[in-house]
Parts: sequence; structure tokens; C-alpha cells
Amino acid sequence: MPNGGRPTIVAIAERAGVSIASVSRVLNGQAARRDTVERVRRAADELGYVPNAVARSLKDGRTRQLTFAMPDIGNPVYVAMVRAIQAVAKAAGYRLLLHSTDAVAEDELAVVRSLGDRTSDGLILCPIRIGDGHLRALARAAGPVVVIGSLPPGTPVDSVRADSVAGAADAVRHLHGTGRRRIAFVNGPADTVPGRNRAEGYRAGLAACGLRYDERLVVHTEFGIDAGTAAAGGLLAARPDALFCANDQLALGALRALLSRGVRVPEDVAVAGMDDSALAQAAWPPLTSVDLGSSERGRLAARLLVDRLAAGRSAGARAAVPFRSTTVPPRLVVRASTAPATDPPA
Amino acid sequence: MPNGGRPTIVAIAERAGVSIASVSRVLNGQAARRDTVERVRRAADELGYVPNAVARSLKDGRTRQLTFAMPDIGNPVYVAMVRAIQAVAKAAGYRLLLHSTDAVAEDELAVVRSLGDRTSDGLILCPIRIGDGHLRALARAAGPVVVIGSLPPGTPVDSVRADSVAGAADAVRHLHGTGRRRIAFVNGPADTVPGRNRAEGYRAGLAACGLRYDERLVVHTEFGIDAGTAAAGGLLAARPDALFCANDQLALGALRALLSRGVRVPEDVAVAGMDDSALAQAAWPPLTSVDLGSSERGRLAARLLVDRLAAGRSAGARAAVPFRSTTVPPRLVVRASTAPATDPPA
DNA sequence: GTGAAAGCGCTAACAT
DNA sequence: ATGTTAGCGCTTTCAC
Repeated sequence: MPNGGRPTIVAIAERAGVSIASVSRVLNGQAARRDTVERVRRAADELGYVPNAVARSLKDGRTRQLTFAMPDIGNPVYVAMVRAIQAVAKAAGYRLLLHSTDAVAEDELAVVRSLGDRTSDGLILCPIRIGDGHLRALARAAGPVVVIGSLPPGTPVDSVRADSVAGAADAVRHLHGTGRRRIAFVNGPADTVPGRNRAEGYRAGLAACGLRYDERLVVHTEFGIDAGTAAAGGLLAARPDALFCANDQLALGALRALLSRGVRVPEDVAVAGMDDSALAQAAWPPLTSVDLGSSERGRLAARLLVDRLAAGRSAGARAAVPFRSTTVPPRLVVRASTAPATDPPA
Repeated sequence: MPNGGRPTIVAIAERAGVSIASVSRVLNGQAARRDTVERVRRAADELGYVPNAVARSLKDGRTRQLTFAMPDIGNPVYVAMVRAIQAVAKAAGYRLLLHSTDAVAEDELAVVRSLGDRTSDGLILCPIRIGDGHLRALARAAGPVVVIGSLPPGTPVDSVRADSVAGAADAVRHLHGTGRRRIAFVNGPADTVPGRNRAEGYRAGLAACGLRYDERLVVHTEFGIDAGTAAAGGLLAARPDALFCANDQLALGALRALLSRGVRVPEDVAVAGMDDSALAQAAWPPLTSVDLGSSERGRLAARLLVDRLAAGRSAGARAAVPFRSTTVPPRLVVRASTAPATDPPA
């Protein structure tokens, strides 16, 4: 039995002694005789009727569902995005379908392609690696997509990006300003967009301070707490007086590595992270971090998607709305982990 | 236009010169003449055909979607559950729809009721307060529900629960075993099921150790990092030598409160949490915590749901399978935050 | 092996 | 104001 024995408008129509069309009208708030309205309402109530959303979707071609595909549901940054997207989606009458892709490209592509099955009306995609496969898939997506991340110009989707280059440079300059001279860098994978951008920002920051790039002070690893611990441990041999980490998880891991070795933070080594996630405030000492506007990016992406969906519905020509790309500026949040060292650096 | 101009089986049928029935058969891997198979496959490829999941759902009454409704997507415990559920769901051919209810009862009820709209085939619900409204909604749910949490016996749903009473008692006994005598308790809200259970376990633990219950050592607050910081700060006046916190977020907050005041952990005050989430390992010092089997509960809940769905499909009588309730045992994970004090307690 | 046709539950012309 | 009917895209009898 295709339907689990649930009442449909047919059952209501019979019970109320009217046609299914009248039932549909009443239930959708259209004009009808007072008497009819009442009988239908009562019948629906008594039967515990709930409209079948699938049938409605088939009829009008929309599911009122949005999909958000992120690399890692365990990262507070994406949690912040989810919250922001959720709020916008809910307000616009959409449910949110979440997908954790583990940053697997094949998974991300599958999500884009699955727009074709009409399970959701639109997609917000947050990839950390963007290859030709992505660009091709995006170009032929069966529905509107908003990408959170950096895309080559001309890609036919809306996008929202963080300016992590500027953010990383800010952090380095800040560390330099507190008297640090050997600023080490714990970065994520070099083949990711965030990884590349942060590396660029780090170098720019060093240059702006007149500091030399020293590859012994730089390490690439995965984004993650344990990775941060391991990387920071290894970096200590190079005697840094500051650790700039490409995200808060790495910074938290680094913090643990330092404290467990009796290294004082910030007296001996300053630590700064990126994302300004919940972790940054929760840590001890509280972590200086570059806010890359995760919530804001989520909010904007959702708005972009919802707006495009609304445009498409009324005008018919969705692509007629030009594609937009917004950049959210970074903001350095200074906390105790980068207080100036009392002793001058060695 | 209800369909965004996407190809349907009709288009494929025309192109391949066969009927839509043949297209459907070929696409579903049923027997057909070699020639037919090829023509259909090719046509589908050329058109970039993707089956419309909505239409399929309407036809066979299933969406292949599962819903997980949790109180707070920011809590690592639920993230762990999501991961476990996701894995089972994916393996069984279901997508996962995530809902963050913020522990608002009305939201939770809405989710249960929305099973009626056939948007998903089943629901995993993780409420922290359970009232009459919940029980009534569960009793008339339009589809299978699995609850992660404690339910009155006889409620017509499958359920998986943690034994947080035993877990809390374990933690208290452990702290006592390391020489602590003034064991304070930072609990969540008293009107939640977890809050009540942990309080009960705390008292049981004290009793087992021959310790007296002292209300000055107990505080109730919200579950959350900042709440933990505030609560721990207040508790210090009562001169505890250990802080047992009802979850890791509270413990992390408490840790921050202690360290910021120069209180040494574990030398002056030991700290223990519950859930053994990622936070416990990330903290410094690493946090002793009671593993309540979040992943395991998620996994079991998903299994229960998937199994019931499978049973219903073949047998027809889904409720014929008796409702099951499983309890996952707690496991104390000892880390540095509760190492024995070198000095005897004052 | 293949096609015609019914029907899943709903909405929206269109007719009355 | 209300009823009849077509149709959204698909699967599945039932004939041939």
C-alpha cells in the first residue's frame, strides 16, 4: 500500500459530502460557502488529516527544501553557517537538508548532480577544493546553487567568500605588533582553497612587517585538533615566539601541545587562530582569532538562494538575474592568547 | 512550468522510439531486448536524465529520507550522533534530514506531526524534556519514531537510552577514589530528563562513598560553556576539591573559570565531565569524562528505525514488530583532569 | 519483450 | 460557489 492508510482529500470529501476540489480550496483558504468551509474543516480535523507534501511537490514542482552541503559537521564554523542558513530558510518557508561531505570531491559532485532529482529546490555548497569537475558540474546544475568559497569569475552561480588572505595578514601584523618576530604558521592542506589563501595572507603579512619567510616555521597538515597538536609539537624545535594557526581547531590543538610541554601562552609563545568559532572563546587562555564571518556568510548565501528562487518563480527566467558574488571582510578578535610578551623575544 | 524543463521518461521514450514503460523497465534494470536497453540508455545519457525522486515517492509511498531532530546542533554529542546515524542511513539507502529544535517542545512536537506530510519515512527524536504533549504526539505519529532518551514504559515507539544515573555515580566514586571529599556538582536544568538522572546519579554516588549531600555544592544552570564558567565561579566560595559537571561543555566552561582564577587543575580542584565528546580530549588538561555512548546510541537508533522500516515494507504490519528499548552502558574515561591531588584535601 | 493505461494525492483550469 | 477533469513523473499490472 503506497500510502500508510493515511486520510487523503478523497476521504475528507466523502465525509463532508463535497468534491475534492472544494476540499482543496477550503484547505488552501480560498473562498467558499460558510457551511462548506465548516464541514470540510471538521472532517479534516476528525480524520487527523495532514497534506501529503510529496503530492503537492509533484504538482507544483517545488519541494520547499534547501540543501546545505558542508565538508565537516564537526567543525564549529559550519555549525555557525548551518544556524544562520536555517534561520533564513525557515523564515522563507523552506526546510533544510544537511549533507556532510567530508570534503570528498566525489561526494560534493554527487550532491550537485542530485539537484536533478528534484529533492530540493536549491543548494548551498561549501567545498574546500575546487577542480574542473566542480566547475563542470556547477555549470550544468539542474537548479540554483550558491557556493560559499572562492570561484573563478564567470562561474554561473552566486557565491559568497571570506577574505582569508587579508585576515591572515591581519593576524600576522597583530602578532608582529605585540613584539613577536618568529611567527610560525600551522596551515591546512596546501591543495585546498582556504589553505592556499591563508598561505598567501601569511606571506603578505610577513612582508608588510619586514619579516623574512622561513620555511622551517611553516607546516602543512589536515584541519583538525589532533593535527594541530602534532604540528605544533614539531614546530617547537624551530623556536617560534608565536604560532599562527589556519583555523581554531588547529589552534586549540596547538595550545594543548604547548601547555603540555610547559610552554607558557602567551608569555613564551603567542597563539592565534582563525574563524573565531565557539572554541576560541572556550579555550584557556582565550584565543585570539580572525573572525571570517561564518554566520554572515551563511546568512548571505541563504538570502542569495532564497531570492533567486523567488525570482525564478515569478519571472520564469531564473538565470535572468545576474550572478552575484559577495565578499565578507575579516575582523581580528584579540584575546589573551596573544598578549604582548613581558620579556623581549630571545 | 512545474518541471524546470528537465527531461522525463517521455522525452527518453520518444528519442529511443519505445514506450515509457520500456524506459522505466530498462532504467530499473529489468529484462529487455539488448537493442532496447541500449537505445534507452543512450537517450537517457544524451538528455542528461535524472529520475524525479518526488514522482517516485508519490508512486511508492516512500521518500527514502529519514529525519533526525536534536536539541542543539552545536553540541558535539549530537554531532557524534549525526555521524553515526548518517552512516547507517546511507548504507540503507536513506538520506538524512537534520532538524535543530533548540529543545523547544513545540518544535519537537511539530517535527513529530510533520511525519504526516510524508516528507520522510521515519524519525529519530532526541528530546531533553518529555511531557504529556510528547507522549500524545508519539502515540499518534504517522510513521515510525525512535526516541533517544528515557520514556515511560508502554510508549509505542522504539527507544535507546543512556544510563546517565550509573555514569554520574561512577564519576563521583572515581573522584572519591582519588582522594576528593568536597565534590561539587554543576548540573543542567532540573526539569530535563538528563538533568534529573544526573542528579540522581550524583546523590547515589555520594551515598556509595559515604559522603553527605550538601546543597551548597550543587548548582543548576543551562547546558553550555558559558553557563559552566559562571556556575563554577560561584561554586568556588564553597571550597570544593572536585567539580563534577553534567556535560563536557559545562566542564570546559568550568575549567576556564578555574584556570582564569589561578586555581590549578587537578592539583587544587579536579574536574570531570560527561559525554566524552571531542571537547574532552581537546581541553588542557585533558578532561576525565563519562562516555555515554553517543555514537553508539545514534547507531542503534538508526538501526532500529531502518529495521522497522524494512519490516513494514515486507510484512505490511509495521506495529507487529514489538517495540524495543535498549540501554547503552556508560564508561568512565580517566584523563589528567582528575589525577589524584598530591596534597591531602584540607 | 513491449505497450496501453491506471493511479499515487494534489492543484488548477474549466464548466456549470 | 462547486464539481469534473486533466495532469505533475513515475511504476506496475495487464494484454498482446
